[in-house]
Amino acid sequence: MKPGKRVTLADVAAHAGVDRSVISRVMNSDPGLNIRPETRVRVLASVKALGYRPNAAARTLRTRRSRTIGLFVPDHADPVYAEIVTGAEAAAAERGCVLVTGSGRVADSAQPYLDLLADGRVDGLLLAGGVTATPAALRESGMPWLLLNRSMADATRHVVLDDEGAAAMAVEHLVNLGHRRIAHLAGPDGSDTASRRASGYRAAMRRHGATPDPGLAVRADYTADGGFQAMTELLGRTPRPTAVFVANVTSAIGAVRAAYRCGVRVPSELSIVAVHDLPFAEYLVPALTTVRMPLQELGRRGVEKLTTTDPDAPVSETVGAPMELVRRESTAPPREA
Amino acid sequence: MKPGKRVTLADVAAHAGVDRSVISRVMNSDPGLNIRPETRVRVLASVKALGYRPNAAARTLRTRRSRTIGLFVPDHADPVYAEIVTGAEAAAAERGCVLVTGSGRVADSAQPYLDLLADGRVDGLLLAGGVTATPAALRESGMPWLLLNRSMADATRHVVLDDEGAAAMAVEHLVNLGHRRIAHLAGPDGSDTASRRASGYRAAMRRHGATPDPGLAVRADYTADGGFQAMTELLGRTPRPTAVFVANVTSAIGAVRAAYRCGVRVPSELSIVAVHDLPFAEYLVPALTTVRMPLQELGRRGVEKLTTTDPDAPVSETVGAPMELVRRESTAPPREA
DNA sequence: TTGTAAGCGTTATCAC
DNA sequence: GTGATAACGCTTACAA
Repeated sequence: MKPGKRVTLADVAAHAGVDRSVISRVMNSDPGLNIRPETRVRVLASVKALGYRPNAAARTLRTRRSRTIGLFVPDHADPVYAEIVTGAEAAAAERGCVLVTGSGRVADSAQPYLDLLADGRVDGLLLAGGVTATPAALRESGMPWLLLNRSMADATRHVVLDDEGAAAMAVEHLVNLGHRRIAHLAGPDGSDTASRRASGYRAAMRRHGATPDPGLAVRADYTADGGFQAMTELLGRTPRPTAVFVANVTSAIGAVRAAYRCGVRVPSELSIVAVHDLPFAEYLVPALTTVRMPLQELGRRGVEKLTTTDPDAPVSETVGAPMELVRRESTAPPREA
Repeated sequence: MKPGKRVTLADVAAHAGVDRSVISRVMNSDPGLNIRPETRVRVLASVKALGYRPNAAARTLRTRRSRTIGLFVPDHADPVYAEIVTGAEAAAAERGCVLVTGSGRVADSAQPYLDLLADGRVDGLLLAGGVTATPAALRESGMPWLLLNRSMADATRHVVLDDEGAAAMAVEHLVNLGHRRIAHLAGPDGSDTASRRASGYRAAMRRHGATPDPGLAVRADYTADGGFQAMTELLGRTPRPTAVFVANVTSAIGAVRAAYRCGVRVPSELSIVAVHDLPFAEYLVPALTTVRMPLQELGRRGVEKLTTTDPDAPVSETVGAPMELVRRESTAPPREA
C-alpha cells in the first residue's frame, strides 16, 4: 500500500507465517498442493491485506513466459487495422495477456520485431499487413509468429479473411441489380488481400457470364487519394462501367469523390461497393454500400492460433465468421438497363 | 543462433574469455569502466558472433525498469486516438521503450491499469480519454501516470491541446467569412475537451461582438450518429444558424449528413467547420474545413513528460505545436449576407 | 501438509 | 583493468 515500497512474496509469507513457496502455489492454484483449508484462508487473507501482486519480471524470468504478445500493423490510423487491434486485444485480455503494439511497414529485415522475441519481451508476434515480404529470418527463428490478413506462399503461418468470398458478394450484389459492365478498383500491387479480392472478382464475373475486361481493372493503394486517382482514370475509359467493385473502403471514399468531381452521379450513373465497413459509412453522402468483414474476429483468431499452436506447425486459416453485404445508397440498378 | 537455445551473458563471457560483468558493463557503456581496447573489441566481437541480446525480464527484475509504457485510449477505431498512439509510439521508440496499449473507457475503478503498474509491467501510464473521472487510487498511488487530452481539476498531471485556441480559429474563420449566427455543435457532457472547445467558442463569439445564443448550442457525443442527431435538432430551430462550429470531426460527418437529409446545402446555406483533420477529409463531399490539431505531438509530449518528470510533481502542459485551419469546401460566406 | 533451496539472466558493489 | 558475488522476486523439484 505504501508508495515506493513494493509488496513481495517474502512480505506476504512473513505476514501469513508460512513459506514463500506456499503463497506461490496457492496463487497459482497448483493442483498437486494439499493444503489445510485454514492455512489457505490465512494466505489469501494476507495476500489481500497487503495488496500483493506478483512481479511480472520475476515471474517471466522464471517461467520464460511474458504473457505479452506483439502486434504490428502498418498504420494505427487505418480503420481496418484498428478493428484488428481491438479484437486481438480482447482475446489477449481473456488469456491474461497484454499487447505490445507497433506500427509501420514490416520491413524486409524484420529485425526490430525479432528482437522483441529475442529479448523475451513477447511470447509471440502477430504481423498484420501489408505489402511486404515475409523475412526469411522469421521462418528460421523457430519462434511463435503469425501473419494476419496476409498470406505468403513460402511461410504458411497465417490467418486471413475470405477475400474471394467478399468479392463474390459484392459482384453478385451488382449483378443482381442488373449490372454487367462492372469494373474493379483493385488494391496495390504486391498486396495479398488485393490479389485475392481481384481473383474473387474475376471468378464471380465469369460465374455470371461476364468476362472480366482487363481494361476495367485498375490498381490503387488503400488510401482515399489512391482511390481518387484510380477512379479518375477509370472514368476516362470508354465505354464506362456502370458499377465498380472497390477493394477497400478508404479508397472508395476517394473513388466517390472522383465520380463527383467528374460529374458522374452515384449511384444513378455509377454504383460503388467496397470491402470493409466503417462506423460512419452510413453517414457519408452517398452512404456507402459495403461488405462488412469480421475484422475483430480476425484479430481474435490470430491470438488464439498464436497461443495454441506449435510454432513449427503450419497454420492456414480463413476466419469463418460471417460477412455481410450492407446495402446503402451507393449502389442501384443501372440507368441504361 | 540455435532456435530454442537462448544466448546468455554467460555464453558470451565464455566465448570472449572474460567475466559476465565485463560484458554487461561494456554493453551498458558504464562510464566508470576502464577497459583495455583489445578486450573491448573481443567482447563486442563475441556479442555479435553469438547474436547476444540481453534478456528483458532479467534486466527489468534487476533495474526495476521495464522500458515499457502503458497507453490507454477509449477506442482504437477513433482516428483521433490513432494519431495519439502513433506519436506516443514514435517517442517511446526513441527512448528504447515499447508501448502496451489498451482500449475501453477508463472505468472509475482503474484497477486494471494500476495493476499493470503494480505488476511492474510498465514504468508509467498514459491515460487518454475520455469522459470518465480520474480515480482517486491513481492520485494516491505515487506512481508515474499522466492524463492525455483531458485534464482534471483535482489531478493536475496532464498534457492537453489548445482546445480554446482551436475553437477561436474556427469561429474567427467563420466570422471572417461574414457569419454572425454561428451555432456550436458541442461535445458530450462531462468531456473535458468538449467544455474547453465550448468555452473557446463562447469567448471568441463575444470577442467578435456576437453573443453566443444558448439556443444555438447543442451537445452530441463524438460519433457520426451523435453529430447527425444534434445537427438535425439544430436545423429545426429558428432562425437557423448560417454556420456551425462542430467540436469533433467524426460528429461533423454526421452533421453534414443531417444537413443533406434536411435539404440544407453545405456550404451555401450552412457552413461547417470541425476540430481535427482526417487523412480523407479532403475527399469527403463536401470536403471538410477543419482545424488540424497536433495530435501526434500530444502523444509525443505525453511520453516525454511521463518519462522525465517526478511522478509527484504536477504537470499541466498545453502542447505548443501549431494548429492549422484547413480551408476546404464546407465553409463559405453566408448567402443572405 | 509445509519448508528448503536452486536457479532464471541481469546489474552493481566490491575486491583483487 | 577485470573478476567474484550478492541480490532482484519468483517458481518448482524435492525434502521433511
